[in-house]
Amino acid sequence: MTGRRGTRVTLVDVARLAGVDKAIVSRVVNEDPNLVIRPDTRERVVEAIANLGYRPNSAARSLRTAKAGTLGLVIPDFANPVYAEIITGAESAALAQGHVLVTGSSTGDNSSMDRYLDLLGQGRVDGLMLASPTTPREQQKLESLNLPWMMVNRRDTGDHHRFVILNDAQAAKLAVEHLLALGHEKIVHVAGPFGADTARRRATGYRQAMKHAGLDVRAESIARGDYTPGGGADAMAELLRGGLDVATAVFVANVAMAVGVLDTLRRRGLRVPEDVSVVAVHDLPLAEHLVPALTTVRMPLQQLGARAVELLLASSPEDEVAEVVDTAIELVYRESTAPVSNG
Amino acid sequence: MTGRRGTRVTLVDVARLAGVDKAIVSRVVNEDPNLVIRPDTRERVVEAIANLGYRPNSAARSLRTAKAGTLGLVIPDFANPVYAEIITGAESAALAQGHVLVTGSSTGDNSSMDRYLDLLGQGRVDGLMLASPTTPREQQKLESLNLPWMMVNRRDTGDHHRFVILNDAQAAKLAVEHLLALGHEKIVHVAGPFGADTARRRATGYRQAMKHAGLDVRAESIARGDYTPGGGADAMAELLRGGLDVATAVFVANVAMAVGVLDTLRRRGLRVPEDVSVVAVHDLPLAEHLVPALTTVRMPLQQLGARAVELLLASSPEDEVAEVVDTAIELVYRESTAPVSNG
DNA sequence: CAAGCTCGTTCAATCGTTTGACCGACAGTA
DNA sequence: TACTGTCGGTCAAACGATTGAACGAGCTTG
Repeated sequence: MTGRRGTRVTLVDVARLAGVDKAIVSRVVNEDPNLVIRPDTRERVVEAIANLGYRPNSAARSLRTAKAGTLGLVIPDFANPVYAEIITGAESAALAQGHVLVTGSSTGDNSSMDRYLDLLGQGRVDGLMLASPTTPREQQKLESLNLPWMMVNRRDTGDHHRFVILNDAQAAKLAVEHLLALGHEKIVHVAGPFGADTARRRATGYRQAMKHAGLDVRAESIARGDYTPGGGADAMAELLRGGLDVATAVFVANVAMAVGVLDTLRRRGLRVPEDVSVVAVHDLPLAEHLVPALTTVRMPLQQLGARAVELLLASSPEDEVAEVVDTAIELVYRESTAPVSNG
Repeated sequence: MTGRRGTRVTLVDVARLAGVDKAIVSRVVNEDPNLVIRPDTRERVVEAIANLGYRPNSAARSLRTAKAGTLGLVIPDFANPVYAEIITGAESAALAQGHVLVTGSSTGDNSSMDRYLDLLGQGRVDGLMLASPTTPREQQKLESLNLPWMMVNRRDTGDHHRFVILNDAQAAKLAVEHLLALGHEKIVHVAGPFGADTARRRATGYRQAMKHAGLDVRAESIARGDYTPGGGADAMAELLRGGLDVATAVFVANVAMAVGVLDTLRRRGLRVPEDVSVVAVHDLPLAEHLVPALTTVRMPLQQLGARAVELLLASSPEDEVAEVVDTAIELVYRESTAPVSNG
């Protein structure tokens, strides 16, 4: 009950109070299955632990077992809600397996990724998940840490295949099919940056879905943005220059760019959804508060994070890991899409 | 250069290769100021470290020094951009002091806070920052961990004063003064929940600023929401019932509620800013993409996080810490506020 | 030349747990 | 009686780094 402040309580203290060897205490604490012990002895130990408020010292434990009980996750930016979702999923999966999640951002100076690799590469984590872009040099360093690691939501990995991604092509397909079902045929695409493989997969999915519907995709039907509102606005402007007047719907690669797309359309006097329908990937809280509320494709980002943790904990550094999560990808129909107008 | 995969490199390995005792290596690694060593010896050691790719084992180090090199931060929700900012600030401050930040969310089941206190209370962190609401029982548990800890952005602490908060009253004052300068006099307030002390401080600031301007605040001029868009929408509806027709401006306690406020106003056919001006606290990225772009008061959330880390590292568990961060609080004038109309 | 000092380095205890090896007591068996 | 097994524990060696103390060699000083 007391838990004496100011003094660290150790195994020996507990052992002394219970009148047994510290080995017993350790085995009781860890619920060692092949420990044979008399019920009353166990009782004494348990009581002593409670009385002293004993908590195992994790440093000592880590030292002995060579396990940290910790996983690392590196993301580009905490302010990006996409990563917030991934973190949330990863955190609860980690917790469920008795691990603590350390999340770091590699924002700003590009040295901070390095910094993290240094700080984390000292037995501080049992595995590492990377949702940030990584240079080949960083991947090399990563290899030298002798840790299980994997990419999350990207697969630009070197020799090994170690990644979990979402089925972006499927998401694109759902979006395009939604537009098709509404009668649209002139559908253009605001794609993400070349560098991001999520963007490439979504663009591919768009092409495939269009092709499958017997519609052709010209080069001018796709404009590239950088996944930010500004980039989306510019890309939309580019599409308009190219003659969007014949297009009635836009498939946008993410919600952030959709914000810019809506802006550009409004500025040009085009009404959404009366004149143009807009659908984007990722169902973030933001989407439903835009004007008009954005139709989106919900992506299982939390599951992505959770799955990354599970795979990481189940694999050794040499294993190849490649998985595509595609459960629960679905269209969320809001106000920004509508049947094609007969104008 | 090589860094032999598969084998842990320890101090002894380095010492052997350099032909010195491991004590020397340790002192070189830690840049022990009172180490006297011949330049060539040091050279040999440094080389050996590089050749073997040695990295100190953090568990062993922690065990010996009784320092984890880690700080904990518990927030309610990763998806809330307010906390994203706090994390970002805290992270970089922690990194600057050679510490790793472990951020956990206490979302969902209310047992997860407990879970974290258990996991972190084993010498895993050197200090703890709490941005989540905590029950008295949790605070008690916290005390028993014998760790430096503090509340961030809230001050509902028990006996001790251990918190860093922002100058919310000042923020409210800026917002109200902005409205006053635009000629508004009938200014109402959508406040946050009673439970949140940030909400109380903002409400107080609103009252004071009004009083100072010689304007009176009636009970019907304030409605309470729960810091979410839905809550904001309801609160705004309540104010309208109370007869907003005579009010020309709304001061909203946070951006999330402002989203709902804008919604309600639009639904009632009130134009912003022509009929009603709206200003909210917190300058989140979202604000500038709303329609109309929201006028806000920028709060130094990153500095709040950074300051929390600094104070935490500089204090012992018994110290009282109470600080109000009020640098860089400023008004960001966008489209949702305008001079009062003469209608 | 003995005593003392400085320089450069080595020794060894310690942090708190985990875990394989070992051991005494007692019961059952031949 | 001697032997073999279980039961219930104890012992002690790691894990890898830190750090105060000790130590030998060489130099200075009186």
